[in-house]
Amino acid sequence: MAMKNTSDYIEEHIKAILEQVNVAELRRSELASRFEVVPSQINYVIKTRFTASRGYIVESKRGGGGYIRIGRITFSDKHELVHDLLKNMGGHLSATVFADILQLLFDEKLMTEREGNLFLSTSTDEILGRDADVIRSRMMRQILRRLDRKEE
Amino acid sequence: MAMKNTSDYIEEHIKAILEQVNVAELRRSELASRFEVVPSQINYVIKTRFTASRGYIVESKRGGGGYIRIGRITFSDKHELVHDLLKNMGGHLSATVFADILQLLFDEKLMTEREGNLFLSTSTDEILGRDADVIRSRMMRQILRRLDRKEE
DNA sequence: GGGTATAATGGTCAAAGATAGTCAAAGAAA
DNA sequence: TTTCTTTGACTATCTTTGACCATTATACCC
Repeated sequence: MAMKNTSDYIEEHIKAILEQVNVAELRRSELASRFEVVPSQINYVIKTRFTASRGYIVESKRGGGGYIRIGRITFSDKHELVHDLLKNMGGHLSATVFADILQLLFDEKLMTEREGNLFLSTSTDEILGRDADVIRSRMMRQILRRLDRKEE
Repeated sequence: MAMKNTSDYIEEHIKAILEQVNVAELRRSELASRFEVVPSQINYVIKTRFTASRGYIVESKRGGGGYIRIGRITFSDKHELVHDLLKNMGGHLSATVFADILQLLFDEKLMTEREGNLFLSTSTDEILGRDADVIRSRMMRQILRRLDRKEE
């Protein structure tokens, strides 16, 4: 029988909540005191176990009435393709390759023509400036992650 | 459900009024005592949630019979909205104002929610880097030009 | 009627309070 | 040793509060 550490129990707890509701809304300090750990351990659990690549979305707010929300996403039918594109993309993307990927996304019906054109026209060297290639790569990664979510 | 702080409730209250009437006329002290907060919190709510970039106009008067009026900016048509946004946009756009404009475009049905979210997630400081404000401004100009063209 | 004090509003700003995030060091497990 | 977990000091962000300021209407005096 595998020995579980506290982080594992916290993970389990959050997952149990997520079986009841679509989005778990947590108070970091409350969770921390329930498990008798320091608050930052909650961040550790989230960072190591509720990552985007495992299909979770996390958002939070500080200050009075602050919270941490964790939601689950399901991947699109084209997950393989998207995953592949992500895997093979380097840290730089020329305008041409960027455009090619947009076209591919359109062909695969992951994106509308209008969406593709909007991104095409906002990702020129003119607009993005001197680090355009790097920015395009980061943008495309984000686009892909986003398109990979299944709509509900 | 959503854990809300007092400012959120005050915001909701004002928005509820704005669904009934075009211009909400408030008494700061009355609102404050209704929500049991100090009067200046009303200013805080207005300053953080009823900004011009979110499409609100606020005017007030001090002294006896003083008031705070909050109304929505209205445009005669989409073209005017776009034109107005273009006219008033400077060379820099914070992530916050950029997001506000996207929301406005969605509210005015010039953009789908999906399009808005795609741009939202690809326009962070993280992704755009050190000249993010400038790039966002150029991106938004391009978006607006494009949306304007496609209007029928 | 014209000043002037007073009361009734709203505005500003900075401090205090309430959350959450980061990072690196220490400790534990593999 | 290497990797994973736990802790805590420090930071960042958002909200709430209060002291002090500004403006306007009205009452009061001459």
